[in-house]
Amino acid sequence: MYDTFQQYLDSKITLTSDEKELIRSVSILKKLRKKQYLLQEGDVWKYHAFITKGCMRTYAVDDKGIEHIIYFGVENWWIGDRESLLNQTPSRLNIDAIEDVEVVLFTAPNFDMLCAKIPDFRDMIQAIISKSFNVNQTRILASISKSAEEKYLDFIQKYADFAMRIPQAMIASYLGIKPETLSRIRNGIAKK
Amino acid sequence: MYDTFQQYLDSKITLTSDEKELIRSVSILKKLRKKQYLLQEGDVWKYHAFITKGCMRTYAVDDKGIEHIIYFGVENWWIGDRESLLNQTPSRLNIDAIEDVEVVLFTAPNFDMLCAKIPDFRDMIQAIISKSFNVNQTRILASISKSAEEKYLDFIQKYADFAMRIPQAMIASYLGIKPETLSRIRNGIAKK
DNA sequence: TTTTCCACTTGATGTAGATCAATTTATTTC
DNA sequence: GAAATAAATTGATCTACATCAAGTGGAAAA
Repeated sequence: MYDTFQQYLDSKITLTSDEKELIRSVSILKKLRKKQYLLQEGDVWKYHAFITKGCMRTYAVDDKGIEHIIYFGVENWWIGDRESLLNQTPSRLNIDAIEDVEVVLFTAPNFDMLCAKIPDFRDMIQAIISKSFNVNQTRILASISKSAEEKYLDFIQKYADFAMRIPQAMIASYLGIKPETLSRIRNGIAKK
Repeated sequence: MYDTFQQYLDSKITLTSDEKELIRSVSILKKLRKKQYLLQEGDVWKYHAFITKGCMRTYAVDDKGIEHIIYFGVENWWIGDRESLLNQTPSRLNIDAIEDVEVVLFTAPNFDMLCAKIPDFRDMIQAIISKSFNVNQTRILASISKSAEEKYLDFIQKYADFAMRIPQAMIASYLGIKPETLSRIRNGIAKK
């Protein structure tokens, strides 16, 4: 189960066996059943988390009780709430498992230690954050400039590898539309 | 004109006079008239930029020729295109001056040198990036969960210090709505 | 001053997507 | 494998926002 993470590391950076062992020694393995929470609103998030198996979602619940999905995450993705972690404030987000899930966790102090001791590790993380920043920016642009259908087509193209694993109601939530609307959009696309 | 940037630095971190001098020595001052570009689509962005005076916008132009404003920036804000800078690829964005503007520029190599030599400087930049990441995330959530009126009210509250300096048509673009709609929203709010 | 030009408003109408309600189709669960 | 539960579709109607078109007011230009 740690193996998936090790393979991920090997694909990104070259590490000595001491470094590998150091990383492994501070990792925490965790399994979650479908629908279980990794983070609940109000709790303070303490980790950096990497998904080795399964599919998760990060979402906020509004004052009407409606869930709004901000991110999905699958194998080889990092997830968490950077804001809560950084400021050590109660999170406004929930993270739970859409499928049975396995994750590798690192506490913030251990993670920072790894970044300090292994420059390549830090650079890898920096690169991921930068990329993630750009993805968010692109999504903001899409949100102010594209129709629901365009956003859906972008989504299934960009996330073709896991889009079919996600219930449509959740994709609709992520896109900011209603499940009925997504159903009609799909119907429209199919007829073309 | 550099003074505003120096005051900003002093408010954030403590530097030796050598460090201050080092930073100053690699800074580039630039003035722009209203409507002039700092970055044009297709060009590769080479700098880190800090606004010391005036107001700017970052926007993309879609295939119908419509401008979509992604960010505004005023005094004491950093601006640029991290994606283009990081990958050294042609930018998909434009940055221009909404008012006459003064900026402080740092080339990427010089900026990285400053980050390497002055850890506090690097930490300051990291903190800004983290904060900016969180702001983007909050904006994504708003885009999928809030009405146009709510987004407008959020905007004028969050950016109360400069919102009135920005033409309404540009605020509308930033919010992803039409100027006519924003006008009606404002009218509705005023009548309450 | 008068002309020109934007920024903004207002009205009439159109449309994408929401809402509500009823089925149908898949998945779980026992 | 039937019953129960959840996910997705479909139809009718409603609403927020867009579009198109005129008109107003205020600042810059001449």
